[in-house]
Amino acid sequence: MATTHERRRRADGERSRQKILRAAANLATVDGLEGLSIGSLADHIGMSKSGLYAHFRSKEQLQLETVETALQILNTLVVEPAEAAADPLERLRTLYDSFLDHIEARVFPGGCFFVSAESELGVREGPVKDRVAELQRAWAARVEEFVREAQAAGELPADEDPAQFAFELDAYGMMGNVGFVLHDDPAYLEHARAAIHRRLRRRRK
Amino acid sequence: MATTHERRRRADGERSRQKILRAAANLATVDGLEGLSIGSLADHIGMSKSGLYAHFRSKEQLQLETVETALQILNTLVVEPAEAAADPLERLRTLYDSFLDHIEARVFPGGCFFVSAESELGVREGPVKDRVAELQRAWAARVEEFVREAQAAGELPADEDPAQFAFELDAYGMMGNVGFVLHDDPAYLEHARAAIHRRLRRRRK
DNA sequence: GAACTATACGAACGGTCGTGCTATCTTGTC
DNA sequence: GACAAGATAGCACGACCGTTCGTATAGTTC
Repeated sequence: MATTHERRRRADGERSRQKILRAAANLATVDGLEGLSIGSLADHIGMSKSGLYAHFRSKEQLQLETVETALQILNTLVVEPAEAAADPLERLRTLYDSFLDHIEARVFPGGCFFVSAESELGVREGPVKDRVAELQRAWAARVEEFVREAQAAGELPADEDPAQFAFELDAYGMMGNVGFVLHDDPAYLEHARAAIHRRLRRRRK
Repeated sequence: MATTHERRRRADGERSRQKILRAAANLATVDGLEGLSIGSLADHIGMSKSGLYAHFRSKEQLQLETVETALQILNTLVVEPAEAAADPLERLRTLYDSFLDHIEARVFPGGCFFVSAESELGVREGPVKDRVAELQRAWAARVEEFVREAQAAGELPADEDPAQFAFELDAYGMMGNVGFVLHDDPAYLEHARAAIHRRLRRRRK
């Protein structure tokens, strides 16, 4: 049977992998996933280029694993707290509050990893772009589902189109992120919070 | 006196410059302003690398002139039609309609030039980033001014904060752009149009 | 047509890119 | 404590990067 022979990893190797990928996720929000270079990444964490490279089969593989690392961070910091919330509307509030908080806290130096990646890869081709696009769709679908649940619970107006509503919430978050990073000014995040909270007021209709 | 000796240009040189800068603006929305390479740009328009380079003192100079070229295109296609509109509210509608139209028409292959540039340069330093940030501020200030005028004319609710209102309009435009480019799906532009037109309804309060 | 010079080219510079190969450490297993 | 294998470093490769140079061509002015 052609089971792909997975080599087992040593503890120190796993530690290095994590360090590499975490640094890669950070640098990617500054220089882009494509602009990320193996050499500068190696310098940045004090490893040799070849030593670092040995962990991955190619730069594309590094990029793919970097995306997964960033996803994991987003899930831990933003999605999981939201899913722990009691009712549907509170889930939405927590989701975007956590999102904007993790930007303000500069978890990634260049703002939301996925906003950076989406803008950069928008018109490119290949598995990295495909994965990023897939994750964006999944995020939007989750928000839309939350909206639907909040409507079912009578917490949001039933006459709002959930996809449209989700689009607008995401728009506030993205604009807040880009403005904050570009001008280094939290006022943009405040605008985003204000817009989101206004839309997420309980049952106005 | 240390007047910088400005060389006068020949007609064919000016034609080449325009061709270079227009192509550069296009490529920059795909590969980014930094990812733009002199060599591939030269190939793309059938010139030699050195011949192309002779038009600019440095890559940074090329980037700066590329930004100005893109600005001129945006002004012609989006801003000027809006300023020709009769009343303030119509100015806003025309501004964003033209904006979304120029994205859908793929005037730039990677969507709005400035959304790309803002995302890419957000956390960088240097004159190119400074110029892009300045232009973003100017755009937002213009929108805010249009909102104020529409309020003064009684066409928009007077209790809306103009800066907040402008932020939200821009958010819809940006999200529409990124979604459209990433998924190659006009539905995102439709969401943006719907959101903008809903906010730009005449005098609801 | 002559003189001038903007324009364009080919070649080459030092550097960095992603990617291999090989040797030398280091860790975990028996 | 020997041994297999993973982890890391050193070195080299071809390609491309931005940039500079010398030189040939072609538009402009007299």
